[in-house]
Amino acid sequence: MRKSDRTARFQVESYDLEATLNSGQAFRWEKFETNWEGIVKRRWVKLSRDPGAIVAETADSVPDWDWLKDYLQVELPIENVIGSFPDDEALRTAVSAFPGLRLLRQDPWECLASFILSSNKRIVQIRQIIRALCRRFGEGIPSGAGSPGAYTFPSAARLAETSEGELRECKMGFRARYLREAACLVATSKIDLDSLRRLTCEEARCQLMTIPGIGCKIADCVLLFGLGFNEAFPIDVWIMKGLRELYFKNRPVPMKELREFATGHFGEFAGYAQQYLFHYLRTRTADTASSTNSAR
DNA sequence: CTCCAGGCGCCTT
DNA sequence: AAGGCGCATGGA
Repeated sequence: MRKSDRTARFQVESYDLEATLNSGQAFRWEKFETNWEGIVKRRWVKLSRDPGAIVAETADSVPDWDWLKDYLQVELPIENVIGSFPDDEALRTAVSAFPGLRLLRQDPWECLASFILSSNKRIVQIRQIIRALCRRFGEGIPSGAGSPGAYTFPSAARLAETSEGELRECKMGFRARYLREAACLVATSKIDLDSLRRLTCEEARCQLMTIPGIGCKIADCVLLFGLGFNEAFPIDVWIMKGLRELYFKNRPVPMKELREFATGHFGEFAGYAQQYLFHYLRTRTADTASSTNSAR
């Protein structure tokens, strides 16, 4: 097998691979030295940066790289996105913290299942649960030399035939029932995730929220990260506190009002704005937080 | 030990 | 309609 069939270069400007793969939108990427290893569409992938390009390497030969270009959104003109943002102090700060942060276009089912598992969990633990889930119920696939075994994300059909008890062995606790029920709905096509793309964002959100364990926030994550609705604006605890602080002088603004503000303020790429704010909020106090904790 | 985590569902007012 | 509480599990 020729190496050229297993590697590709994507020309990109302003693409922060680290921030993009490690900003809580996807949970399976792991860093080894300067490389990032993950699984996209049943393929193990190793990514690294060259000046002006992203370098990709797979375990098997690849005739066509569109699947990865789509996942990474390398052809999206990010300057149009940032240019569409309202000109306010908070967003300027957040964007300048990670100007190369991008949104990935993930598989809708993996995204849906992952964010069901995210509820009331820290990102580190979400990653652990998903790792255990894939190892146990995913399919083994070839990985690069020196890498630990790679597994696909288990299909809805596969998880639909597992018991709640088996899922709980992956330490997901009460989320097991939600995950199994969601898997059954998707596996039986009672929910057709791909067809949701053809609906309006609002219609698709309503469909998603009929799934047990999926409320407004998780639905918005699926809309944004999995289905390509760039206007979806997930409001988690970080964004909730951040919006109150940055836009409302820490007034205890009710959730409903925050949602209306976000919808009106951030524009057609509100979801990108959300990701810049989220990553900025989560990383800005990391230094002071750890130093104050360690000073205990 | 207690507290809390990329929330949600359900039960009170 | 809005607010409060329990939920599994593990790390700080």
